[in-house]
Amino acid sequence: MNLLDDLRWRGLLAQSTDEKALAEALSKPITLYVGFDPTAPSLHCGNLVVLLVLRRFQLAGHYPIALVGGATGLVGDPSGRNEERSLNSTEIVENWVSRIRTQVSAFLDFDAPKNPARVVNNLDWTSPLSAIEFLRDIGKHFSVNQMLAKDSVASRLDAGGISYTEFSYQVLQSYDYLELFKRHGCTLQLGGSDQWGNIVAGLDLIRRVEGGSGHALTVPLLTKSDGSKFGKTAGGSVWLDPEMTSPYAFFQFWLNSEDKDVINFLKVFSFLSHDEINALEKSHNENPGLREAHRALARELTTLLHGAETTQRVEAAARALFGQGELGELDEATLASALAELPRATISKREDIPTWVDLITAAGVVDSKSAARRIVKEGGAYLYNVKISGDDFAPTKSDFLCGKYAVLRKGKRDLAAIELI
RNA sequence: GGCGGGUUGCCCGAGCGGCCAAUGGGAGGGGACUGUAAAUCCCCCGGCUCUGCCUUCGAAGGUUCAAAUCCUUCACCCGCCA
Repeated sequence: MNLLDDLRWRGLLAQSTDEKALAEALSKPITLYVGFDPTAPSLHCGNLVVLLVLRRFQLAGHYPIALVGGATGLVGDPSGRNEERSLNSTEIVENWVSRIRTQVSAFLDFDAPKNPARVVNNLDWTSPLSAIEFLRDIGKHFSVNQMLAKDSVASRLDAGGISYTEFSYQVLQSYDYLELFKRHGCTLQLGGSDQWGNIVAGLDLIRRVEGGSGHALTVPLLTKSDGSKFGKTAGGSVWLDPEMTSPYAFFQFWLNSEDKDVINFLKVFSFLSHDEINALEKSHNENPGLREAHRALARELTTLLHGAETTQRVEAAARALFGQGELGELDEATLASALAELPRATISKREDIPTWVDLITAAGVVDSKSAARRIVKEGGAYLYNVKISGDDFAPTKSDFLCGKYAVLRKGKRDLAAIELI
């Protein structure tokens, strides 16, 4: 099965320019790129969809380029937004660029003997450009009529307006594609389906300036079965950065996918074969309670992002914390590694042990003491698996396993570790 | 530049001098039922040293015993006109 057929099977094809021509082009290795704008300190799991498609292309023998938008991130993409972005300072964007560069790199192979990956920053070719050059050499090729017709712009005009800055975004992105076409012979740009307009604008520019041609391919916007936005949890987005979303939380995010979504997610996010996914689908339908598909999904993605060792730790932690096993029976090393993944608070041995409310707040599981008190009042506060009551409840020294660790729980699955030092 | 409309808690959106920490919806949280699902039902949802106190209704001043609500100035957004 060829790459395009595989992508279609996984539901990863939204739009493409002449598909026959693209399939033909893909019979030989080509160079392709995807752009990521630094709009946050980290990519989130939604960005993973297209990033993993880029990886699929590399695995199929093509040359992948990941572009980090040091320039476009300073301007702001109007696509898919109904209001103007607030601009970030250059220092912030620079910092985010370097962090995202590292993240993206983890999914690509730079040492592949035949088709090594590349990471580029569009600031490299955009910043030397003068305003006059920009207007004369690039701007001249754009028709405002066409720019206005772009979905991203038209919808913003309806929704109240768009600044000249964001209006110009498509020109910058087009210029990127042109630049990569010239520098690296890049002939395919991938993106989310909201990027279609920007991508084809780039193709136009390549044709006008170079008389060349390239391809565009977009990936559908991932939706959940209930129509809600993918990738958000109570705590906000699920980030790739382990500082922002712990490996434990990352694993739990996938494990807690809804039944209706899990097979679809396996197709989109995993590199399992069709047979393996079909087998998981069968077992899932026969016994959803076992959640084999969920586990496979969580395991594969956590391994891909954080490595096999971390994944094992995280899984062991989940087993110990949720499972039937008694925490008290674990040896200190196992216990410590299980708890390593949890949000935590440390307290001094010398002082009195604070209340459950204070501890859970200190661990950052709730936003305020009021919220913590509310949890207690509502009966969602636990020490280990025992429900506690009363605002003034505090664990005692004997509640600490190995004289060191205690586990607090908020609701069904929010855990915190308390360490006595 | 002129005239008019707007800026309310995470989001949408009521309130238009006291009964306002502020109606309603969404999101979110806890409980029950389960499989660390979904659906459903009940409850909660600014903060704190919590029978009370403190800080919020774009910002800063002012009027008043009392202001999200009235006045002044400023900032930003939208519309119409130039």
